[in-house]
Amino acid sequence: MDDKVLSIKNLIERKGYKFTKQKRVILEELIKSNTHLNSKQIYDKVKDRKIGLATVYRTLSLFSEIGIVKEINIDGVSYYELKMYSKKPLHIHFQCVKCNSIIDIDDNNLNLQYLKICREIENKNNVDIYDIDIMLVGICDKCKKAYC
Amino acid sequence: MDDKVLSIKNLIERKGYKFTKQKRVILEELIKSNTHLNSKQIYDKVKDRKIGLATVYRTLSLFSEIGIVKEINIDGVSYYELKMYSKKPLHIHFQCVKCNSIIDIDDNNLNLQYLKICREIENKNNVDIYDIDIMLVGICDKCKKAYC
DNA sequence: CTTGATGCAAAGGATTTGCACAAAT
DNA sequence: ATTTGTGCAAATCCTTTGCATCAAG
Repeated sequence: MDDKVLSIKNLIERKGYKFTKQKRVILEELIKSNTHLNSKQIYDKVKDRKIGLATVYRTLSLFSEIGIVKEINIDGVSYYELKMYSKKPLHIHFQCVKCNSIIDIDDNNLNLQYLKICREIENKNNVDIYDIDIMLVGICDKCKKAYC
Repeated sequence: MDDKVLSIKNLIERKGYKFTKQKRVILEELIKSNTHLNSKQIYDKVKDRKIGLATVYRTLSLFSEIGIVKEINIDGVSYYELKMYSKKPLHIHFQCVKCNSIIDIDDNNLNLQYLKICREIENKNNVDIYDIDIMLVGICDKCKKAYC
C-alpha cells in the first residue's frame, strides 16, 4: 500500500474507526485528484464501486473531523482537499468571477507574512487561531487575457 | 429619511429598480443590526410586516449584486452585512469552534498589511483582486476563559 | 395600462438521518 | 454476538422559481 494511504489508515484506526474499503477508495480519489472536490464529484468517481452517496458524505465529514481533509465552502457547496503532507493551517484560494475556477495560491513568503499577522490578531484579541481560510475573488490570468 | 437609507435608495433607483416598502424595511434592519444576518434571521424580523421569505431572498441577492451588502458563507448558509460606509474590499471574520459565534476583526493597521500582501499576489499571479474574505477559525476570548 | 415586485406554495439542490442489512472484531 | 459501517430512501434545510396578484408610474 502507498505510504500516504498507510499513514492515514493508521490515523483513522488510532482514532477508533475502521479503515474500510469505502474509506480507502474515497481517500485514494482525493490523493489522485489533488484539487478541491465536492461530495457529488467524489460520488461520481466511486459510485461504480457500489459506494453510496451517504457514505461519501459520512466519510468526508469524518475525514474533516480528524483533520485528514480541509473543507472549504464555495457558494453553499462543500469542497474537500487533502490536508496531510501540507499541514499548514493556511489556505489561500482565488476564485475567478468570470470562469469560476478556483486556484490555490501557495508561496512560502506569503505564508510567513500571513502567519505573522495572525499572531498579531491573536495577541490583540486574546483568541487562539487554529485555521485560516483566505478567499480572494477577482479575475484570473486567463480571463484577463480573454477580455482584452 | 435617514441619510444612509436615502443614498442607498438613490443607488437602487439609479440601477433601475424600485425602492419598495419591502426593500426599505429590509435595508433598515440591516442598518440597525450591523452584524451578519442570514435570510432567515432577517425574515424573522420583518415577517410581521407582511414580507415573504422569497422577497427577503430576492432583496438580499439584489443588494448583493449592486454592492449594498456583502455576502459571506458560513457552513453552507449565506450571511449578509452592509457594505456601504465601510467600502473596503477586506473582511476578516473569526469563528469560534466552541460557541460558533462570529466576530469581526477590524484594525486599520492589519487592513493595510493585508492589502499589501494582496498587491503582491496580484503581481506574482497576474490576477486582479476585487474582494478578500478572511475566515479565521479558533477559540474566542470568552471560551478560552470558560475552559480554564 | 403596462411593467416590475411581491407572496405563496411548490420545486430544487445539498446534506443528513432512520433503519435494516452487512462486515468486522 | 456485539458493535460499527453501509446503502437506500425519506426527510430536512436553505434557496430558487412559477404563477397569480398587487402596486407604482
